[in-house]
This record gives sequence, C-alpha cells and structure tokens, in this order.
Amino acid sequence: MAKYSEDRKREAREDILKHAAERFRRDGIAAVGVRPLMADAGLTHGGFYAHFGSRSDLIAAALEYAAGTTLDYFHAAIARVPDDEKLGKLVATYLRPVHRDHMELGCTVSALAPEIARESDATRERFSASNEGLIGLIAEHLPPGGGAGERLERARILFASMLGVLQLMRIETDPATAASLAGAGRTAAMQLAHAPWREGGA
Amino acid sequence: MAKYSEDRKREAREDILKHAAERFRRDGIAAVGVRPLMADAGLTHGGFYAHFGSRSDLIAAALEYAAGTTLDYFHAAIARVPDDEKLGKLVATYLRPVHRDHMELGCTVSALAPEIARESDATRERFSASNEGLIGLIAEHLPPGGGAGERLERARILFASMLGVLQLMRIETDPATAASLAGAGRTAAMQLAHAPWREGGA
DNA sequence: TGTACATCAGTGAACGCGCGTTCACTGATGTAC
DNA sequence: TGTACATCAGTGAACGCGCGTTCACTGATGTAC
Repeated sequence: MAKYSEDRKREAREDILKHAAERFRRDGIAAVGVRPLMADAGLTHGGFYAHFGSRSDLIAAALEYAAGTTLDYFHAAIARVPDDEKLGKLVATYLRPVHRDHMELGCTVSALAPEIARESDATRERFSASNEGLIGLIAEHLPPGGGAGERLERARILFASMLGVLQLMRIETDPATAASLAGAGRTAAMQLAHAPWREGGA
Repeated sequence: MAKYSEDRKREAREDILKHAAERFRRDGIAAVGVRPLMADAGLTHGGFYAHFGSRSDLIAAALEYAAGTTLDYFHAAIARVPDDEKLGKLVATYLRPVHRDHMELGCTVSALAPEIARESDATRERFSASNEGLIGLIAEHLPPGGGAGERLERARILFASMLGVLQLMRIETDPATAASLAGAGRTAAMQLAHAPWREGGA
C-alpha cells in the first residue's frame, strides 16, 4: 500500500543526517540552522519537515547517527591489529593529530559533550545508548580479568580520560604542549587499563 | 583628566562579565545573546558597546573571567585541609554531585571545552593562560617528586581525566551509572597522581 | 503499450521573532569659577 | 555655596539578517485499467 519510492526518501533522510552529524560536530549544535543544513544535502529548507518533526527531533537522530559513525571509525581502526594490541591502537587512534584537527568526523562526545549534557533526558538517553557501543568496544579489549560491570566501569573512565585529553589538545595553541598531552594521555590511558581497580590510589 | 566615575563603569563591566561567565557555562556561548545578557545586569543592550568592542571581545573576556572564578572555587575548597589531603579534596570537589548539577558555577573547561576549541587562536591563548592557574594548583598538590615540567604534564592529564568524567556524568541519565563514574573517576585520578610516570602502562 | 489518476518529496514565499551593531538622545555626575 | 558647562554611561528605535516553522504549490514517480 502506497509504497512509492520509500528508498529514495530514506536515502534523503540519511543524507540529511550525515551532514547534520558532521556540521554539529564541526560548528556546534546551536550554530547549525535548518536552511544551511538542507542546502548541504542539496535540498531546500521546506522539505525538512517531511523527514523530521522538528529541529529537536533532528538533533536526537543526528547525535545517535554520529555516535554510530564514531563507533564504526574506531572499529575499523583496530580491525587489522593483533588482539593484544587493539587497546593500544584504539588509544593511539583517539589521540592522534588528525583526530584533534577533525572534530567533524571524530568522537561525538569530545566534540559536543556539554551541548549534549544540555539536551533533554530523552535525547541524552538515546545518545547514551548509541554511545555504549564505543564503551563496549573499549571494555572488550581491556586486559583480561574482572567482571563485566567492572570492565564497563573501567572502559568508561578510560574513555573519559581520552576525551578530556583530546579536548585540551583542541584548546591548546602551543604545539609542544599539545604533543606532550597526546603522549602523556596515551601513557595515562594504558596505566588506567592495567592498574589494579578499586582503591588503587593513595 | 576626565576621571569621571571610572569605578562605577568598572563595576558595571564586572557585573556584565560575571553574568556572561555564568550564562555561557549554563546555556553555551552560542545560545547567549547581548540583549538578555545586558538585561541580567539590569541594563539595556545599547550600553554594551561602552564596555566591549564586540560580542567576540566579550567572549574572550568572559572566558578569562570564568577561568578565574573556577580557580578561586577550587582554591577555596582545599584551603582548610591538611596539605597531604589537598589533592584528594580537590578531586572529590571536582567530581561531587553539586558540580555535575551546576555547570554555570563550575569548571569552565568542563562546561565549554568544544566551544572554546572553536574560538580564535587569540581567544584560546588568553583562556589557556588563565586556566593555567588551575593546572598549577593541581601540580602544586601532586605527591612530591619529578621536575616542574613533568608535574605540570601530569597535572594536565589529571585535569583532563576529571573533566571527561564530569562531562560523562552530565550526559548520563542513569543515577547509578553517574555515581559509579564519580567513584571510579576519583580512584582513577588518584592512580594517575601516584603511578610512576613515563611508560607506566603495558 | 497508453492514458488517467494518485501520491507525496521537495519548493519557496511568508509568518513572527531575536540576533549583533549603530546612533541620536538623555540625564546623572563630575569640574570650573 | 551656587550656577554654568562638560562628560559619557546608559537608552531604545532602527538597520539588515537568519532563525524555526507553516503551507499552498509543483512535478516526478508510482499504480490502475
């Protein structure tokens, strides 16, 4: 019934989402208007509402989409690497210069964390669910040992540390400091991956 | 010559900066307009340009101001604590629930990192210089040992980790996960403070 | 195979609104004598 | 001490512009027979 060209529509929607995911990360969510975004996709602004109920709906969908591409990116980056080097490769990929310089194609959280934090519960929940894939990927390649919950907790902390380091690298104007951050960030991440958990500090 | 009421003007400027620093952190830089901001300070929008050359100038000044208040906040938080507990107190203060729930009065980087990263070199440099105070405060209370450069590097990583954890806590909708993040974040921060540096990982 | 009709993604003018910035002004606060 | 004048922070109308959203429309793509 009324099938029409559902594929064509789905492709257009996907195209809008792809451009939104990229623009949001590059310019910030608040700076991206419906009109320029539709122009990116080769369309005019009125057609937007055939695909999304509102700009808010787009934000939720685009964040979810962006989290998906982020996961794909890191999944691909470690695919051709021996199992026991996957975590190191993931950390190195996360902190490498090209990721610092290309917010628009990289980790969604590092590019948009505070803006996501200001979104509604529903949007944040939807995004978190999508972002769990990346947390899971890290947990999967942590050194063996520990229960599933503990491994996820450790993966979350490792992710948080890398994300913070990357954000500082992006603010930093001195290349030497940025490079030192990348190096020290890698060391720190591997420390967090291997150190005994629970009361490991002073 | 022409002294007039310079103090009064300085007070008004300070008032605008104070409100801007708060609003920026709460709503994001892009979401804060000149008009609502001046209304916060009990003024009308036209007067804005007696204090700042442009909205961009305000952003640079307000970020600097915010970094200053962030430093004051943590400086005060650890003032009445024995020296060897200052770092732990700082970490605990950074990751406590009230800091997660009050972006507008807390760490500027955690509330605005990606937006700051999109600012001009000049603005980022000015902000970084101001934010070095907080990095220095952390470095000061790291366990003894290591050169000044190494201590600063370690402080930067510790700061980055806390900042990432706080941002994840702000995105998270599940209270249990948020609480686990806070706890694990404290453990991780103290691990990073105490672990041997350079090649400490796998 | 050819014609009539239905669907609906996409178009673009229009809506009310808030934006950053300018500018002629006002009026409180200062100085000069 | 009282009066005339200068300064300039603050006012608010006005500028051109882009925003999110609505809606009457068009025209390519589908189905019916």
